[in-house]
Amino acid sequence: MNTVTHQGIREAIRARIVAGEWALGELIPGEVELAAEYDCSRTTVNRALQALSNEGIVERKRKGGTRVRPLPTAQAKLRIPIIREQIEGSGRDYDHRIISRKRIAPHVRIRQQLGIPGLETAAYVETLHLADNLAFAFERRWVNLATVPEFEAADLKELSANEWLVRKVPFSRGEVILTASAADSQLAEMLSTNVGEPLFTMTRATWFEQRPVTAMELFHAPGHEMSFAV
Amino acid sequence: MNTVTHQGIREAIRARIVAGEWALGELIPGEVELAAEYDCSRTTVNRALQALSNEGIVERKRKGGTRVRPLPTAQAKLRIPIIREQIEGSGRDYDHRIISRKRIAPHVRIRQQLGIPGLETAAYVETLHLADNLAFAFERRWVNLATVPEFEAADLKELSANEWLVRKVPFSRGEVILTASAADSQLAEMLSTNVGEPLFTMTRATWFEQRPVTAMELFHAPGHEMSFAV
DNA sequence: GAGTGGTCTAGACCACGGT
DNA sequence: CCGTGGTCTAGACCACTCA
Repeated sequence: MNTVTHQGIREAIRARIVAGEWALGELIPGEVELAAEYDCSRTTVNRALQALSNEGIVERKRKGGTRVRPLPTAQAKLRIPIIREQIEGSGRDYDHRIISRKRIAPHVRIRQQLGIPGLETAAYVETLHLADNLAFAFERRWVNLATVPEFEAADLKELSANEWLVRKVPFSRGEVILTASAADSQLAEMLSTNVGEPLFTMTRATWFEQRPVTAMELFHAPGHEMSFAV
Repeated sequence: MNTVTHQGIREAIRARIVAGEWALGELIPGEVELAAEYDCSRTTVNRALQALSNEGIVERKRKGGTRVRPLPTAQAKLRIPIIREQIEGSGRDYDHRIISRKRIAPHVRIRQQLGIPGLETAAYVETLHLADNLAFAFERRWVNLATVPEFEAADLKELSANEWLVRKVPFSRGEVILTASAADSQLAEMLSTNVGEPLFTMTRATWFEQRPVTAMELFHAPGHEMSFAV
């Protein structure tokens, strides 16, 4: 294999930036120059610089050249796994219980987020997710039956609503909101804690090609953390 | 310009996957075949498929071919902006107040996260961040003076500790933890709320080349949300 | 062993955007 | 205008991994 790889060049240039060879906002050499320096083709340098641009380390402009970003923004790829995988991935046993299942219209906030103007038929499911038989998170979910009518007949004992939907509508796009909320009486009971306790909360709305699919509120047990590297 | 671009092919293949042309986990045609189909070079198809692989839409293995991911994981690029930019970006005025500035050792939890074994000299700063003169977030920060001795003399009136450090150590790597915590008496006073109120909290530890730089806890005012698209 | 993805190269043309 | 990045191509070799 060639000893000069785009990854190698990318890391070499990153190291030079980190070392402070160029100041914040300063222009770095052009692709042809770097290609000569590393004795490789311009294509390879181009790939390396595009990767750094994606990471937000440098900014590139035609004719303007490539410069170190003036104020780098910390960023990370955040993965939102299926709850079962998240729990099993940490070596615990996953289980879930359907607490309630009805047909009621979503409340205003949910309708707004989903972009549903009036009252559409929606299935409502409450699920308690367990890790090693301890409460892990409580989920309130609305499913738009106009988009996914089959959901009404779905067996949620084996597959949670979450997983059922992922298999049914795998590539839906969504919006996620993270916040902290206080436990109401139902949440306190479900998560074995006290009313008012701070809960790390994730709200998600998903669409499949403009059509609302589902919205959910996921309340994690007290002390839950979400961590990632930047 | 050529009408066949790697982006175009990427979106075309994505559309075929979303449309369900291949089942979850199923093998899709090889690069040569797709190149013939789209009448372009294999290099171009390769780029398109690598992008989809990065997104987690497909999985690729040498000899094994490319297949649709069995259970796609929702993922998003999460950007953690400088607080001032975050506030100004939403059209509000940013300001900050230094509430306290001392030299005290970080508490155990912070030392563990930073990987500092004993008690190292650290500067401690409390900052209240304001948006349109309303409390936005309260920050408790430790700065390792062994790594950044200049911090002790830094003027934090113009530049917040956050921003000062970003300029001084621009490309540090870090670990971020998101959680919900209850307001203690100081937080309640600072954020004009009640003790016990749920606060969306971000903890960050950053290093520059193995050396601990800083750790901070950022408590957002009640109701704060962090949203992003998936 | 053989098929598939991973990558490099050299050359080419184009698009954007300062001068 | 013209320099810089963005992209495509055709061919080549390599590395991994399944059969």
